[in-house]
Parts: sequence; C-alpha cells; structure tokens
Amino acid sequence: LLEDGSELPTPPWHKPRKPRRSEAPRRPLTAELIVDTATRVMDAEGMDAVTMRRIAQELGTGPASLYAHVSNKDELLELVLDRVAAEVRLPEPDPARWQEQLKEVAREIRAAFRRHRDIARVSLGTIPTGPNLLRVAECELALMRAGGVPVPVAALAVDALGRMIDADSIEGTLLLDRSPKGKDPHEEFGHYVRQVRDYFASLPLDRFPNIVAIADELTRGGDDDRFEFSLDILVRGIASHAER
Amino acid sequence: LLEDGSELPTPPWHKPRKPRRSEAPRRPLTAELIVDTATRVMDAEGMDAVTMRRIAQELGTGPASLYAHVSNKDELLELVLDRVAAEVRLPEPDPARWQEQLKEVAREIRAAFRRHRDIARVSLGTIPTGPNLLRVAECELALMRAGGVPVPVAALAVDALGRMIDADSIEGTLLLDRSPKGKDPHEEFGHYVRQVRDYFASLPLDRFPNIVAIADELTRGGDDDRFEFSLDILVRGIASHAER
DNA sequence: ACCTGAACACCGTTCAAGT
DNA sequence: ACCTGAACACCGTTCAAGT
Repeated sequence: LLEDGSELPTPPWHKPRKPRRSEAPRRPLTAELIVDTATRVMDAEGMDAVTMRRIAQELGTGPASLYAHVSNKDELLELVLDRVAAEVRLPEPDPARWQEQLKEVAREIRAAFRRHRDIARVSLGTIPTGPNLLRVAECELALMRAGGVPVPVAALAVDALGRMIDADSIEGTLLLDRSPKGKDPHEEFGHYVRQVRDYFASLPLDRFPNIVAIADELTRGGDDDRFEFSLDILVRGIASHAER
Repeated sequence: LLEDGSELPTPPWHKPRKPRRSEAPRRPLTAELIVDTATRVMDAEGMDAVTMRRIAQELGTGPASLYAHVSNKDELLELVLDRVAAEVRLPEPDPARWQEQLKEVAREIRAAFRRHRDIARVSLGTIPTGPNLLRVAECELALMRAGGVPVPVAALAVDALGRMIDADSIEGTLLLDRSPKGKDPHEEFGHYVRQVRDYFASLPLDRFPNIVAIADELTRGGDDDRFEFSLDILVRGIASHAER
C-alpha cells in the first residue's frame, strides 16, 4: 500500500492553503454557478442575505472573484430572477378560455416567486429583459390578443398584472422575512396580526369609525383571498376592453 | 469696545471643539427634527441616501445620538412615511360620487409619494399604523361604505388599492433614482427606454411574435396612462361588488 | 484569462463613558 | 436624561498584483 509515494497520507501539519468551509471540491467559477449559489442563499435566508461577500464565501473565494463573471450585484439579482421565471409553466393558448388561462399564468408566477422568498423585490421596478421573463410576457400577450384585447390595452395590462403580482408577492414574504431568525415565523406573524387588530379596535371611534368597526375583516389575513380578489378584478377589467 | 472682556474676539487658533458642517445653530435633538432631516435627504437624494450616519452628520452629531429619539432605521422611515401621508388631502364624502372620489384619493396619495422620491418602498409591505396613514384608510373605507360596497369587499379593496399605488409609485421613481448622479435623469431615462424598445424589436420573431409586433406600445412610457388604467379597472371592479 | 488580497468608502447598532 | 466616541460586524466595488 505504501510502496507508491503518491499514496502516502498527507501529514496532519500540512494544511491546505485555504481551509474551505464547504467540503465539496471547488468547481471552476462560472456565472451559472454563482447564480445557483445566490438562488440557494435567497431561498434559505431571503434577499438581504444575498451579498457578494456571502456568495463568494459560500464558493470558497473572495468577493472580488465574482466580478469576472457578473458585472455587479444588480445584474446577479436579475439573473436569479430570470432563473426563477424559468420555473413558470405556460399553457397552450385556447382562445375560448383566455381569461382563465391568464389567471393561471398569474398564479404560476406568484407561486414561483413565493417559492423563492422576496425575489419579487427584484422584479418590481425592472423592465423585464431576461429570456424567461420575456417568454412569460409573450405568453400573456398571446392570450390577450387571442381574446380580442386591443393592442394598447394589452400593453398596459401586462404591466398592471405584473405590478399586482410583484406587490402581492412582496407583501406575502416581507412579514416572514422580517421575523427574528430563531422564532417560528408563522407564530410570530399571527402574534403581530393580532396586535394590529387589537390596535385598530382600540382607536378612537369618532375619528376612525370604519376601521374600528371592521378591524377584524381588515386583519383577517387570507393571502390567497387577497390575491384572487385583485386578480379577478384585473382580468375582468381587461376583458371589458375586449372586442367581441 | 474692548473694555469689556466678553467682547474680545475669539482668537483664531481657538477652534470650536466640533467643527460643524452646517452653519445653522444646533437645535436640541428631537424625533421631529430627525424626521424632518430624513425627509429632506429623502426628497433630495432618495431613500438609499437616508442612512443613520448621514442624518446624524446633517444634524452635526454622531449616529448613536439618534437612537435616543428613534428606535431604529425602520421606525424612522415609517415616521417619514406617515409625515408624507399627512399631505394627502381628503374629500368630504358625497355618496353619489363615491367612485370618482375614491379615484381622487388614490391620485392624491400617488402625487404625495411622487413628491418624495421612493418613499413608497416603505409603504409596500408595512401594515399602515401611523395616524395619517390610518386617516387615509378610514376615508377610503368611508367612501366605499357610502357607495354600498360590502364590508368584506371593502377590506380587500383598501389593500388592493394600496398595493397598486405603492407599486406604481415605486416603478415611477426607480428608474430616476437609478440613473447616475450627474446626468439629467429624463434624458437618461429616454435613452434607456429607446434601448429596450430596440431590443424588443430585434427579438426572434418566431419565439416572441407579440413582443416584436408591439415593441412600440410596450415601451411607450406614459406613467399617468398606466396608473389611470389600473385605477379605472380597480374602481370599476370594486363597484361591481356594490349593492345597489 | 482568471483569480486574489488588500484597500476604500461606506453601512446599522451597541455600549461604556461622559455631562 | 441625553449625548457621545469608539468599536463591532458587516456592506459593494476597485485595483494592482499574482498565476
């Protein structure tokens, strides 16, 4: 066994030049590997944890090394967003069911966003240019055009839909991302909502009659209800502009 | 003139212990003064410029001093938001015109947000609890109740309206806040939009037929058009749930 | 060409010490 | 009670130097 020098055990005092955190062998740095890592950190700890330094550390290198593959943090986040958009499944357009199909696409986007914490924060305020985001937008446009929605309305509608989905997704995760690390976020959230409800109910009746009266309804969370309400209104509104 | 010792000019080598940037005499620190300063910085340079250190510097003190009056940066930003909400003028409810009045309130909020750069980023993802935000929400609820909108719908609608206004305001300012400091943001923005349009138009026709075909409409900015489109759809959708 | 260490110019927040 | 200096544990990005 020890006849061949190359089989000698490395002596214990010979430490590798850079002790690496992860036991995985280092693969050569690529943009894809960086985006993968950023996505993993995003999923686990949210967007605020995605820092150049953290991603570099996770890859066993220094922050400066990332800049050879990604031009800056904003671009990295946009790449993560487009990677998430790749998960959105799109229907085969059926003109008879275009409204329901448009809703399905919206629900798919929302689900993909929610699977990746507060990634929607990247989406709001970025004109979509990544290939996968464009694929989704193209599908929405195709559905509306098939449904007889005039071009100018369709253009405004993609935008309105996108903003609604972004805002809903951000709201849905912000409270979770904000709760302290150790705690159970669901319990924490319930506690917070109950506090807000009690506060609403305790407001002076003369100045806030409606808020006091419906404090319960205002804080009855129902993530999905809120989304479906906005979605339904939006799609019906778009449909009202369609030529029959 | 020089008979009285107290009138002696201070010798030039006697520097005040802390050379202060601003020539204004320092007023005692209060939460209000801090919020004022934060708002001023926000207006001038946007939310990213509002840091504890910068506000402290502006007030001629160190960042630690702020924590005696404001519990942390998040709270400071919420105080700024509520200060902005104080600018929103609310109509006297007239049940016959509730839909138009609801729109007016939405436009007022949007205008106030836009006057203060990207302050809307604070609003998205915060349950409104400041007195002025509550005043606005109370008014919206009153208008809808007067219009015969059922309580559960009204509760969802305040939310939907708020999210739409937030998202619109954020989008409206993000591109401006992002443009490099020295440049004229309007020119910069126009340049960017033209680039995006050309990019859309150059996409492969087989995969993106609709985006290519309506590249022009998709990038025809029209901030106000986009807002009015969403607002109109939302209010009509809410009204469709009203009992007559 | 790709990677790196070190540095630059920043952050929010805490805390013991001062007045 | 209010304020402060100094420190802690971070940021994104650049750049000259290494391989």
